[in-house]
Amino acid sequence: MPHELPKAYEPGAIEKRWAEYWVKEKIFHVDTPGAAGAKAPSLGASSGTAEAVPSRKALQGGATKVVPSREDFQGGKTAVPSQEGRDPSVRPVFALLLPPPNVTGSLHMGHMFEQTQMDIVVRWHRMRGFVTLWLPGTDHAGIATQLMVERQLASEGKKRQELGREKFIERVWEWKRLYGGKILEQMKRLGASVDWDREYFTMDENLSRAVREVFVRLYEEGLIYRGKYIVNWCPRCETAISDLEVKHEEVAGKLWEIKYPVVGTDEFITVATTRPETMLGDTAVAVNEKDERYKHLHGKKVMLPLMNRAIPIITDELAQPEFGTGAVKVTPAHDPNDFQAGLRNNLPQIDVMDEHAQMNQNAGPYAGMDRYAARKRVLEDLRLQGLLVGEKEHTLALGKCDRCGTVVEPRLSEQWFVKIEPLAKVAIAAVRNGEITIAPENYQQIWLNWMGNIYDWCISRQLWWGHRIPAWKCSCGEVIVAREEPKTCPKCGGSELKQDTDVLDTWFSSGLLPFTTLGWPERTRDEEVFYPTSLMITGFDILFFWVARMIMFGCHFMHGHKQDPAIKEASGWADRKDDSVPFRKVYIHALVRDADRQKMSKTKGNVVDPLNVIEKFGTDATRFTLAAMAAPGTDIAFNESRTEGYRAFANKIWNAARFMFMNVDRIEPGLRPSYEGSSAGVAGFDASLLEDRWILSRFNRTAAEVNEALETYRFHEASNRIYDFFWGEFCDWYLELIKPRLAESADLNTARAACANLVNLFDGALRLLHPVMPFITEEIWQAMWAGAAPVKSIALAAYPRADERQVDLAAETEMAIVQDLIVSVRNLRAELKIEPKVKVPIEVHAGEPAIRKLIEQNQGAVERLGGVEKIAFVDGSLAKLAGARHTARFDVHVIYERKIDVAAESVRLKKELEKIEKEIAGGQHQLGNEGFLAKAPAKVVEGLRKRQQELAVLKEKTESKLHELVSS
RNA sequence: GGGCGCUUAACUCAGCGGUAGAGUGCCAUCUUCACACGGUGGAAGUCAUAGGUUCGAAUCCUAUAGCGCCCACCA
Repeated sequence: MPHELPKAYEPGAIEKRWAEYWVKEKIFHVDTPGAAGAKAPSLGASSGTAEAVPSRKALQGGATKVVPSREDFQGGKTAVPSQEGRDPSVRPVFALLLPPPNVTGSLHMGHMFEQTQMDIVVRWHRMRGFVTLWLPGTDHAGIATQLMVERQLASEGKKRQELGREKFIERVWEWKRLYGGKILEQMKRLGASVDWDREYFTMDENLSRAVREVFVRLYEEGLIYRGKYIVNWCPRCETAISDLEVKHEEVAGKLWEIKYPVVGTDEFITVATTRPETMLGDTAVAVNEKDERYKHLHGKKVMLPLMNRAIPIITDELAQPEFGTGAVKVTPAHDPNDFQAGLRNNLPQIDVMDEHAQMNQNAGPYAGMDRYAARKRVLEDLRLQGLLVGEKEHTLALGKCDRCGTVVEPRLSEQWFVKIEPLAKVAIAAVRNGEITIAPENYQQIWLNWMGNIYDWCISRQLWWGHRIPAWKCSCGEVIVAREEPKTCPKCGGSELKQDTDVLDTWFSSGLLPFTTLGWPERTRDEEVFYPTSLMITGFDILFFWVARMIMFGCHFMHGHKQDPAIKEASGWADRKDDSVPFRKVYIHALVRDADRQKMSKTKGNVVDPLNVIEKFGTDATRFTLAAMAAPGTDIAFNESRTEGYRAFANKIWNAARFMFMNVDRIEPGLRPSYEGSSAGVAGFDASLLEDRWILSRFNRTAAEVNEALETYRFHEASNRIYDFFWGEFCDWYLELIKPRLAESADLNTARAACANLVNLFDGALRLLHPVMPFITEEIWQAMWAGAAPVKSIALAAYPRADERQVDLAAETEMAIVQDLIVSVRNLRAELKIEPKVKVPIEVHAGEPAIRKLIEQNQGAVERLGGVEKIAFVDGSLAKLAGARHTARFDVHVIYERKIDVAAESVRLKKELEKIEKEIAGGQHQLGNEGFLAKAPAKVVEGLRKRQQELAVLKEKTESKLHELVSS
């Protein structure tokens, strides 16, 4: 059946079709190797072709050295672990956990960027024969989701309190059922190759059970405790939040100075504060012990203005003589520093605010006022009493709630905490010892620094949506922490037990995902096979929120875990000792910003919706853009114009395919690729002609470079290499070169052979490109196979690897000469302003007989691609002739009666001459430098000398041309 | 207050010790039977600034300036 393809690539329908196909056919589903009931290697089995999937044989490369090493090309180790002497039934495993998007979320560019990188890595591994698991799921996202539903209620004029806890939670579940799957649906459109059969939600019953198990164990180990401390309190969300959830913002504020009268004297002591309303809860004034100014006041008391309460003057390190007046008001219930000072000095804690940040009854006359109203009144009242003695401008870092932006209030409250130090210690060791590697490298140090300075983690949230804390309080006061609801109190036997109303921080449960998603606390085959996961790809923004917690929990709860040794070894982790870590490697990707480098955010309104971009240019082009810009370390500013360029690339691929099909349909309609599942080189390719030897060699070296780049997450390099190969070499040169062989006038056998080469090379190129552009490659690949593909999807075909035997450096050198000749002729034609249709005769002076032979052999190509009528070989140098060009290997002269704009041409020549002279001067300077001759590598010196010789000829030639031009 | 990153062609970015690169845009030219989302050719950069190290610096070091991030319980 002839292939009829539209002239321009139309991604929309094609991408949608394959996205659905992949899901429906479960292309990305993976059975756990060795699990009861698991179909053995399902991939190959499904097609009935044993070698359909990259096999062990393909991976090990047989007797010959197949994968080029760094010396061969540009360096590095090969990616696939060596399989020598190993059980051939054991395939390497690659497991990756998708950072679960919030159920409330919809896909933004950051997701797409992250998922594109993950998908490239995952598809690459899968194609290289790894048992590949990419595990998807969504996060219940406590605060975010609750907020969302609260807003929905608000629009109906309701409050969650009116509904009550149970009804509200039901409502959230309903919301989740309706909208929660949106982001996963969008992921399908991106082609994310996750195992949809394993999708989870963090509030699933099994995961919730695991959360309770973890909580109880940590409690029993003394690593979870309950206490009354200062926490960050969001008065809008009415919950405690962790330090990480507070975002600081520099604000121009004020520093007020207030006089407190010293009891029994007529002296005053002046304190400074940015939050005057908290003075209502002061329980002391602190001065530094060494501060001479206040020595005489030690042991005295001050009368707290407005409240008329006598409070002591204490000495404490809290007060630093250099700052302000050197005296500090101490409010243990409303400031973390003061809280600590309060504990040191046994001060009472007077809480003057409620959960809404309104003043409570402890605030006396100010009770019932909002904190800012109270502030205003306090200042007014102080001013009236003449006690407000200063008001200074002061910039301060105001803490705001990450979720809702409300100013956070430090608040004394009873919360649950995780004692972090013992967990952090182990996690730090795991990274220090290289059990987990963090890339790019500089993040490792950042992470370690941060881990060395963390505080205990407040894990309770006063929310309704989330994992409820498994603690119950008896009327007798006993607190029971248990996996399941206790019936009676073990202390008093009473049955009036009330469960703690708080829920856990969302990150508490997501920190467990690397093992809970694999079945923990049950001991499962999944866990044996896939834990530790191989890699974690995520953004810097959740390095501490999430990555740190996963490492701490993983190391703690999976302590002593052993990965199946055979699988571990086959997967290339034999050198790692510790199998408790949640992942072996962490790769921190850059952040996507808008075209102006601003962080994308809804409030700024600069969010680029990836689905719009996809709609315009196609998923493949969008993915390629992201991959091509994903240089490790630097943030990327997303720019649509790049995507436009890559849409053109997709179109180019499309049209190259049309060209191929056009020829196949005419010459040999039943032709299929020869590929049978081997990953090395190109199968069924007859490389006897120069262009064939050349493109085959280029393909293999490109494959080597791409693999190399992917190994170190240099996605931009990998995609650019493929781009250059496909467009710059395959399309621009190879296709042009083989056209005569495919022409209708050509010999049928020649045409058939050329067709076979084309098909086989194209097949390899598609496989090479597939991880970056999965849709267009699938479409063309399936069309090439016309239903007879050895596997169900190109995603299951083998990823190309360099075959050393197909690398032909001589062909590359020779081809470069031919190309140089053709380009030279084109240049000269342009200079001489020769009409494109006019064929011209040329003269060539070859430096050596071999060069002449080479050109003779490729005469047809030169004539066709250079617009040449006839080539005449001459003995003498042609360098000095007008309309000629000199190179290291040959001189070429285009014979044509010039019609040149003398003025313009002389300007051009002068400019060229200037450039040459400048380079000569530079070179001579270097060559005249003894230090250079002595210290620079011989290769560099030699190269420079050679270049100087060439330049000299070039200069002479240009000068004579210029002379001739002026004199004529 | 600490820490980090960026500054290369008009634009967006690679390169990170040995002759300045790509894509887009621009100019000229071509509708040649894969592709005008194309072909061919071309113009375009004191690689932020100032010092230093080196035979040699866009690349390493030190300052400076601009931009941007992250961390931080000095009232």
